[in-house]
Order: sequence, then C-alpha cells, then structure tokens
Amino acid sequence: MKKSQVTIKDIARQLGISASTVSRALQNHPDISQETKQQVSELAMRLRYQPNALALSLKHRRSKTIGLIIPEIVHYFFSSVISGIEDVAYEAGFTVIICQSNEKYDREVANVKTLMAQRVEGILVSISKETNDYQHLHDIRSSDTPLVLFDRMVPGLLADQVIIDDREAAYRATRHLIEGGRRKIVHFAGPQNLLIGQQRKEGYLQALREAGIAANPEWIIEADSFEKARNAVFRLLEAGSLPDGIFAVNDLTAIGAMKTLQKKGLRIPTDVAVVGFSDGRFSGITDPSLSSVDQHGYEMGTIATEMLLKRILSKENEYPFETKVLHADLIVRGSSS
Amino acid sequence: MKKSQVTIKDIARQLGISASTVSRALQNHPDISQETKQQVSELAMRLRYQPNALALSLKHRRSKTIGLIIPEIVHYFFSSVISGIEDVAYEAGFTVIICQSNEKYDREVANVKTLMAQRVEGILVSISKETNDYQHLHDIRSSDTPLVLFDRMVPGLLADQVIIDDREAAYRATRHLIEGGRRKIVHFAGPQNLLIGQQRKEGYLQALREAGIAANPEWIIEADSFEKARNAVFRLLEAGSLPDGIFAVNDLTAIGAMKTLQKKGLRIPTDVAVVGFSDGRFSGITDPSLSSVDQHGYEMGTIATEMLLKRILSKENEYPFETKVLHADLIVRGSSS
DNA sequence: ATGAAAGCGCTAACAG
DNA sequence: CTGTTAGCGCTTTCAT
Repeated sequence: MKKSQVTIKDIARQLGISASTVSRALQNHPDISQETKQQVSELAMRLRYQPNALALSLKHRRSKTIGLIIPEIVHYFFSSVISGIEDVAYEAGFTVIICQSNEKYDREVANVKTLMAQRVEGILVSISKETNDYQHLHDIRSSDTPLVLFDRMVPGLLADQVIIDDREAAYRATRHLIEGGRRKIVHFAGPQNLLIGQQRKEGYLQALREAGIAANPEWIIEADSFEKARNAVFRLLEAGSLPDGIFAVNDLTAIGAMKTLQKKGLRIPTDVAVVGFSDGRFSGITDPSLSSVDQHGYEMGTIATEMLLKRILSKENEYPFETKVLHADLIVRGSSS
Repeated sequence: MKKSQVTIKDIARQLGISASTVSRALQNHPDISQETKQQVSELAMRLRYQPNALALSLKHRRSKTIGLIIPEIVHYFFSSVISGIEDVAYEAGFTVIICQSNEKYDREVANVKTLMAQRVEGILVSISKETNDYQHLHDIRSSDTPLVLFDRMVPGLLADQVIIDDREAAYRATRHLIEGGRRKIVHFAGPQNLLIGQQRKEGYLQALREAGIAANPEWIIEADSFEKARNAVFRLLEAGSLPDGIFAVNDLTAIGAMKTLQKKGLRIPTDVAVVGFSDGRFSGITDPSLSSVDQHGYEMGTIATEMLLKRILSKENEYPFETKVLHADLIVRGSSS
C-alpha cells in the first residue's frame, strides 16, 4: 500500500491557485508571473513533486519509451548491445523497456504484446532461435510503430536492420586458417533457420571454394555450445578423422573444441588451429588465447537505436528501409598462429 | 509519425454502442449479453485492439511495472540476476524497466527519478561503486514505494535486502588455501566503500586470524580487474615477495593474476594457488580451471523480486524489513588443488 | 496573469 | 442489459 504521490493539484490547492497555473509555472510559461513561478517551484521542490509520466504520455500520446526484445541477456554480446541501446536512448530522454524472449517464440510474441500495450514509440528486436513466423513483427509495422532488427535479421521484412557482415567475417576467418596451411577445416555451425547461422556457414564454404578445397558435408557439424562441441570432437576422434582447423560459430563452442582436443593430447594451434566468433570476454583468457571475430556489440546497439530514434522523430512518414552491415574484425591470437 | 492505435471508442462507434459497454464486454462482465460480447471481441480482434496500458495505469493508479537499477548489465553476475528478476516479474504480470547506472552516482540518482516518474510500483537496486550518499534511496522509501536492495547493500537502510554471505564465502575460500598449506596469502580486494569489498576482506582476515597467521597490510592490495591484478603481480615480483596463495575479489582479477604469474614461469597451483569470486563463466575455461565462489545470481534475482512483489501486493502497511543472506558455494577446481 | 473546461483512454459507480 | 458521468494527472485552448 503506497500513499499516492503528490500531484499538480496538491500544489494548486496549497497555493490557492489553479492547476493550470501550476502546470504553466512548472513549464516556465512566459504568461506566469515570476512570483507565482517562485512559489510553485519552491513548493514542488519541498513536496518532492514528480510529474506523472503516465499521465503525460496519455496526454501527449507519446510515451518517450522504446521497447527491446532480446533472446537472452546473459550473453556478453547481447548485454553489450543493451549497453549501447541504453546509452543512446538515455541521451535522447527515452526510457527502455527490456523484455527477454528466452529464445522462445511464444514469449517473444507475448513481449511484443506487452510493449505495444505500453505504447512504446519504437521497438528493437533480435529474434529468438525458435522464431520462424514473423506475423508479430508485421503487426508492429502495421500499427506504424518503428521497428529495427539487429543481429538476427529477417530478410525481406519491411524494417530497418543492423547486422554484422557475418558471411564476410566467416570467410575471412576461414581464409585465415587456409592461409595458415590448413586444409581439413571443420565448421561448427549455428542453427540454420537463423540468418547468422546460414551466413557464417556460407562464408566458410566460400573460402573453401576459392581455395579449391572441396567442401565435405561431414565437416559441417551443427554445434553451438561448449557441450555440443565437446561431443562433436569426441565423435571426430572416434571416427579417426581429425581436422587441422576448426571454425566455430561462437567462442564457447570454439573453446569447448579446443579444451577437448587438448585433453586428448592434441596441441593448439600446431595440430589443430581454432577460430571462434566472439560472444564473451573469453578470448584473452584461454590458453592459447583464442582467435575470434569481434562483433562490436556496443556499437551495434548504438547504431540500431539511432536508426530507431530517427524513425520515431522523423516527420516524414516514409523513407526507404535500410539494412546496415557493420564490419566485424578478425582478431588473430594464439589459437591459430 | 505513427497512426494512433485503436481505442475502445473506435469499437464502440463502429458497433453503435457505448464505450462502457465495450469495456465491460472486454472484461467479460456478467451484465453484458453474449451477443454483444461476441461482436465486441470479434471486432476487437479484427482491429487488433490493444488496451492502452498507460491509460489503465493512470486509472487504476497501478502501473504493474517495477524498476531495476543495476550498475552494469555487461557482467555475467548482474545479467543472471536480471534473468531471475525478469522471470519472476513476468510470471506475476509485471513489466520491468531496467536502468543502468554505469557505476555512476549521478546516473543512479537520475535513474531513480525516471522510475519514480514512471510510477513503478517497486524498485530493485544494486548501488554503484561511487554511491556514498543514500538520499535518493530514502526518497524512494518516503514515497512509500517498496524497495529491495541486492548484492550491494546499504547497512541500516530501511528496506529489504538480499545479499550473499560474502564474509563467510571469503572466509571459506581463504581457509581452503590455508588448508592447502599456504601461508603467505595475498588478497586482491574490491572497493572498500562497498560492503561486499569490506566483507570479503573481513572473511579473508578472519581465516588468517583463526589459523594464527599474522595479517600483513601489504598483502591486501586494492585490485579488482584483470589489468590491476596484472600490475599488482608485477610489483610483487619486482619486490621479490611472492605469495603462495591469492584470494581475489572476483574471477577476472584472479585470472589476471594467474596468467601473469604463468607468463613469468610460475606454476599454478604448485607455486601459487588461486581462488576467485565468480563473475562470469570463466572458471571452466582457464588452465588450470579456476576455483571460485559461486554467487547464484539468478537465484538472487528471483528472491529479491519475490520480496519486492510481496511488499507491493501486501495489504498491511508495515512488516519488519528483512535482510536475506544467501549461501554462496566455494567450488574447488584446479587452480587451488 | 490566471482560471475553467475539455480531453488523452479507460473504468466504475449510478441510473435507468 | 446498457448508457451517462466523473475522474485518474496533466496540458492546452479559450475566456476573462
């Protein structure tokens, strides 16, 4: 049970003036006398008056909030994105409502509903691994709420999108392995319904192709976690078909592979060179340190939010949707050289 | 420019009935005829009507949102806490507004303001490293908004708090080192204005005391990051005063020390045993794997939120404030045995 | 320079 | 069974 907060009316009553005068005084309206302004702002201060943002939003039909739907906060990459988003939104005076989909489609749909009900002025989304149906995203658009997708994009969706050049980054990572003399390169791939999974595999394949190395379907293994990599490596060892290079869809997968190989007496990078895709602060910590693609999460967050705010604040109803492709850097470390 | 969303009025107009009837129909009020209900819910569906949560909040004086102020999302510990908070809040139908203080006092104060303006029904806070003044927290309380602090508590504050038993955990970590035969144990300590910094140091000292080891002030070094640990280790090496055990205030610090020592040819744990305090998923990844205290972030989040919701939903104005102390587990791994 | 009134979207007495 | 009215807290014409 909380006592209701002080309102403009309370101030008006205590000062024997009308609510509208208080409102104007608080906004420093030129019509109001200095004296009244003084009294009002003093009393407001004393009573710790806080304007009710809900009432304001209702009145102005502008909530000054944006929504964010993210698969899982507990990932370094995503939490860096959030930091970028928060910082830009904060600067612009917007509040962010963050929802986690927990990689569940149903929850993602529910999140959209919540955010729309809260009348957020725009929504940032990175879709869940489960998401194959995009109706909820189309619903956002058809209510004319600006929408920006990041990292996990949906091709063909009428919305701004920010991604990194996954294909290019994967290509460079794989080429780097090839240039190091590796020929038998295994790819630990991510879910293929996500574009990032496809793209990273694409880049891998392209590098092989260019180098004249025939791609072997058995070298592409769907594994995107420490555990899965571990098991996959065991199977490779049993089959006696050891690779001399591994390109993994994320760092933890790369590390899972690396540690398992090491436990079995293989040397990294001498026997097997490993490259990951950054999703943590792990790269400097492993032994040897892990070569990895830096995804610039914070930057992605700032850019996505800037695009969203631009849409929100723009007068013109329509300008073409944009897909920004950020460059990702391959950072070569000990695990591959 | 977004078109305004459909309201109850739109439905009323199109059906030639009053807004209140629509409202009641939507709430499945017994007074309304089946037929009307049918028509209303059908049209609502067709128009993709979404109740305006802002209007509802204003009306009911209940926003069904809670606020969260967190130092930095980009920490595994904090993001696990957030997950716990989100899950419990979601279950209870509450939306969470997350604010980052970025470890800045000023920003923390601003965050409180934002959340109070949004009329959140309760606030969860973990204070920033800079925070020494608690007026803003008292302000929350004096507006009767429930407040729960977690992890970084403020002794004496009239609010519920959830912490882990930092002192006890640090004590056990240090004792573990002593039991392993270590005598010259250095503590890499956190900021001493935070209780967790003090408590962890306390536990360390207690363990030494009990073991009859005289505490040496020079063995307590304020260092709470990878870099600082690195530099501190360099200084220790230069001074020729190498410890045989290190207890660090967090994992990255422990790892910074460990890697620096290894680079200098020291063996872990043979020459120096190391124990950290968990703030990531690093423990299993280092070589040797890192002994560390598991802080159970997710659990802390759920418990804090349950305490908050209990206050929010409780009819009784006052029941005593509670400080819950969670047990933290020392996980012994290769770096210390 | 200030007040009265209407309205943002919704609900809940109070009337019929 | 349904409509009218008032009001949540605030802003903003329109009067005065």
